[in-house]
Amino acid sequence: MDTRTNILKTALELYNSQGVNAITSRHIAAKMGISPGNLHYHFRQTDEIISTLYESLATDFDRLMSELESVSPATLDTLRDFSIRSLELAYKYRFIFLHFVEITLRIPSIRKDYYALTRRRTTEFFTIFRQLKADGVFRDDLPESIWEALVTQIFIVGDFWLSNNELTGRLRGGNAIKHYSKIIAGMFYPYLTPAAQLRITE
Amino acid sequence: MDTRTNILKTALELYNSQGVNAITSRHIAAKMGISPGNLHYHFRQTDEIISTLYESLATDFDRLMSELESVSPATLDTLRDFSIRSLELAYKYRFIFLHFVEITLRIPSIRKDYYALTRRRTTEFFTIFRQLKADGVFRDDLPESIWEALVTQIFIVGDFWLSNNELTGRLRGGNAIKHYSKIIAGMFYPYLTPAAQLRITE
DNA sequence: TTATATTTAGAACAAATGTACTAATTTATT
DNA sequence: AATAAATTAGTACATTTGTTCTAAATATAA
Repeated sequence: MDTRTNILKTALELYNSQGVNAITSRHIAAKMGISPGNLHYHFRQTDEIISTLYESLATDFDRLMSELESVSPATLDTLRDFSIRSLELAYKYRFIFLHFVEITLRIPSIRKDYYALTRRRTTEFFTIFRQLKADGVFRDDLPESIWEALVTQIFIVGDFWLSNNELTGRLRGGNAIKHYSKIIAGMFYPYLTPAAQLRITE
Repeated sequence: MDTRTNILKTALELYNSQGVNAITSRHIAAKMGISPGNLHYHFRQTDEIISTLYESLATDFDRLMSELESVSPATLDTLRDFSIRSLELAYKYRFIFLHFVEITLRIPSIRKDYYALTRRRTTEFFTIFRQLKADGVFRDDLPESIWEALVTQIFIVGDFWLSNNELTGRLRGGNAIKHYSKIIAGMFYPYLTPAAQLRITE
């Protein structure tokens, strides 16, 4: 593996396990057995490592969203599949979510990028909701503001389930993903029509 | 005001506005116009400042919970009132929520304390839910697992609405509280009985 | 007033950190 | 094989940070 890729891989491991503020460029170099000089030859500034990792996450997430958009018509299964894949992706880059505010304070461009991503996700969710309402999966007797609130909830839970896990249960890997998948599935349940609810519980 | 109190007040201001990692004991001392030596006479370790501020938050929150428990029978208004007060309290100590994972990595005892608090809050919520179901406010046709999921949702949104705000809208003060109060109110809406829903929208 | 305790300022230290610089070494190109 | 380009190691430097220490100043008590 080339050094640059190896730096990114090692940095991701260390950031994920010890947090973005506890790890310095020297730690990464030491873990790899290379010199600090070498590391800074590949990344002049340490922040570039974080930016690059964030870009990987954003790219992977964009791909996930494209897949979601391409499925037509979307079903509840599509949505569930998407949420599980999202959780898996977030887990892979979990240090970003665990230290999101920290990171955006350190690298403001990440905040701007994330904000743009959020806006795209919002319209995407509304499209899917509209379709699922038409298909009799989601209730259509709820005021519009309730759906808006739901989208914000989804973003908060989607971005901070890892932090919640860190503060409370501290589940790892598959266990964490399984647990929070259920939370998210449960989150949608009251928005389903009685028919769709039945289809799930049986 | 005595110096110790003043240190806490200044620290809270600085942490809230610039983040817990950007602010050092020297910044706090400089802002107050006192020497670093003086600051460290009152707080031998900088972390003690953070711990003390966390304890203030926990104490205030405990008081809020006691008030909630004392109201009997609890109504939907009780719940709404409680959530608004919670948001106000969180806003006052927002640096803790914006840097929660960071802080618990730095001061592990805070995580333990928070975990205990969460467990108490959980049982409290279930008590209230049970009562509101009996009173015909909350639906009683939802599986138990859905209510469990709701409690986790409440914790995640309650703890990280400030982070979400920081990443997206960046509303300040009353505007932020007003906005996220609505989100939380909307969060409960699908769990209400049709009768209770009507009572709200009219 | 005198003695004692508390509070404060300011200097000092060690450790850590980001990053730049230089020289050596390895790899690629001709 | 000779030359040029790239990668790498190791050192060095300025800054920052948490914390300690000492002495001065201030407040309190007798």
